Amino acid sequence: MTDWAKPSLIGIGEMSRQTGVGIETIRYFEKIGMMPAPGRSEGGNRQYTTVHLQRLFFINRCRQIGFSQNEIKALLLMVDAKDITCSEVHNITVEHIRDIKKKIRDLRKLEKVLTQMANECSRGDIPECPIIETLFAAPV
Amino acid sequence: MTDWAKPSLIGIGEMSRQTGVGIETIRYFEKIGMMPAPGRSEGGNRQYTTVHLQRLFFINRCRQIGFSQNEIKALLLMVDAKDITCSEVHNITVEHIRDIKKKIRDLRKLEKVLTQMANECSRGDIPECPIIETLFAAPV
DNA sequence: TATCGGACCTGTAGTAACTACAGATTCAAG
DNA sequence: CTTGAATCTGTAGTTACTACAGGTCCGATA
Repeated sequence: MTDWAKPSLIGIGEMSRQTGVGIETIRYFEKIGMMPAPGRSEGGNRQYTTVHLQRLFFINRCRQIGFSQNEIKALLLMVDAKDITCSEVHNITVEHIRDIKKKIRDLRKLEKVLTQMANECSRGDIPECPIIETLFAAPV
Repeated sequence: MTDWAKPSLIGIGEMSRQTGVGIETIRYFEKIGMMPAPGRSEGGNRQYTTVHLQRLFFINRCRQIGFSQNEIKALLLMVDAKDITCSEVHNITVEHIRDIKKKIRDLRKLEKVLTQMANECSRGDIPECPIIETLFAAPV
């Protein structure tokens, strides 16, 4: 058998280097069924193809965008089924945007409370601390 | 022994009702050393005092404000040691504010990317989805 | 006083989304 | 053929809880 006939195979380390996803994490994605199990060498090492690489890029991109594993799985199912209806993808995305907006709102509220607390503080070496006092007070 | 001499004791259910912290969570706080172990009844049920109640309020308030367990422990150490120097508390708070600001920045960036993605989408029932295509593209 | 339902007990396992080992095996270069 | 780097499997740890399972206790009623 000649070498030039084989598709070029990619080791897990190279996958990691190219995508920036840790080796352990790649194996973890396989375990939870997000990445398909690749072929193996005679000794048992994973041998990926460019298809796997594409998928890992996709997954990683989804992660960066903050999709949860469940959301990513839903997107992958559609990709795999080649039954991508744009409106479904759109729904997932819009819902995700809503979540993010809520998180931002909550965090801003927090920031306000904390900043107020910090501003009331004299920063001195005294044992009376308005921050602690605030924390002992009733909930927001 | 007469009843009116005893301090009023609080069961774990009442603690939970008053603070809104779940019973399992209260026991968990005890396990990780955040709440001191209370006295027990003859049968072994936990009996709290108002001191415990205060502390649980404090912890819960810190949680709502988004302090991590480590941060809460640090604050409690200072409270316990009665060695509260305002500047230390101030530091913890300011650092927390910085974290929150960063989170808000990151989320806003995400929101922008996602909104752009969603806007490019026709919502149709077609198999070509610009969102999926974007996800297959290079990272941010 | 017996009983009955709800409150409470301990201890373990599960959640999300990985990360970090330990200890063995395989690969590739010299 | 040797050696060191890369990979392998499998388990445990992370954060901050939550959810059981299978018991025991408490307090009010009959």
